[in-house]
Amino acid sequence: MDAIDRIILGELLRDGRLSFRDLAARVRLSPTATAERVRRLADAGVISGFHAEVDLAALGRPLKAFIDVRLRPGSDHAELEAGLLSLPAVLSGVHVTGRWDYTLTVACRDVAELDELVMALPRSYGVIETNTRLQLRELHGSGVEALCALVEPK
Amino acid sequence: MDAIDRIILGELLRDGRLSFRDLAARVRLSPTATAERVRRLADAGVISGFHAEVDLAALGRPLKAFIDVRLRPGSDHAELEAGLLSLPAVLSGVHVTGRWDYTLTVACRDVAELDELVMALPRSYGVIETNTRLQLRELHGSGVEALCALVEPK
DNA sequence: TGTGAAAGATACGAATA
DNA sequence: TATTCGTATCTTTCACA
Repeated sequence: MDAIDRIILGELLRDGRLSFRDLAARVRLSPTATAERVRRLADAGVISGFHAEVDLAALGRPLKAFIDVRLRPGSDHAELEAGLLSLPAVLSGVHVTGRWDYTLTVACRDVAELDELVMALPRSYGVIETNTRLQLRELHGSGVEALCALVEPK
Repeated sequence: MDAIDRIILGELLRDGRLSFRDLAARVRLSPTATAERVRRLADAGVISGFHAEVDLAALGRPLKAFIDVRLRPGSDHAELEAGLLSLPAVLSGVHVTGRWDYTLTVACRDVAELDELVMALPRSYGVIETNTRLQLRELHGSGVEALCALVEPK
């Protein structure tokens, strides 16, 4: 992966629908050569996909929170994981080290829905303890901008 | 936002580079009407952008972790936030409720880099306490799939 | 909000260096 | 890996329902 590939990555991180023509102009290659580089980056797994970014607040789910959970020892984790992720508000879950087994990221319509979710977890999903942290604010520059800084050549 | 818009959202979440022609076929509208709907969704802020997804491991940063931090009371948080996000390994940061002020998401080359980062925080960024959780595994179905389930009509 | 048609822009494949 | 070129496909604009 050379400097040109890094520029390409940065541009596609910012605008995933950029045409090969415009992208090519940015890196001073022909559109064909540029498309070929993007194809190679995808084949190599460096680019794992292109996605629309949706605003959860605009979808009626303005309340984001992180729920740390601990599961009952000896239970079937695979099955419980699937159950947790099948909950509508649950966006993602990661298995982490430390006092808690998983951290779930959730997006709720309001605190009532979050309350319901937090209370439902111990009842039906093998969860024996939870800790909920509300997201107050996302730091400016989180996400795409940080990734761009990581991939772009100096 | 009707059912057709929800289908469009789901498709663009899965493949952000889908052509309007193919997207139109999926929702049984003309490409023109489909493009107009996407434009409206973007104008309304429901779609906030399109981005490539990069594999951090393929970029040489296979170690993901969450670092909870507490800042020195009375310090200039705005400035410290900018400092934290300017660190190369830091992908994002959120201000959260509870015992910790922020949770940083970081991607490191190896544990040595993570160690260096965790030790550097108290020295230079107004951080007075940290708690690091390694990401062992992301649950299958985190991310796009969960979002699709949220937007797609039943 | 929707359609269809036509012009201009873009992507793709083949030949080649 | 890159370029150019020809052809196929796609996007966008416009007139109109």
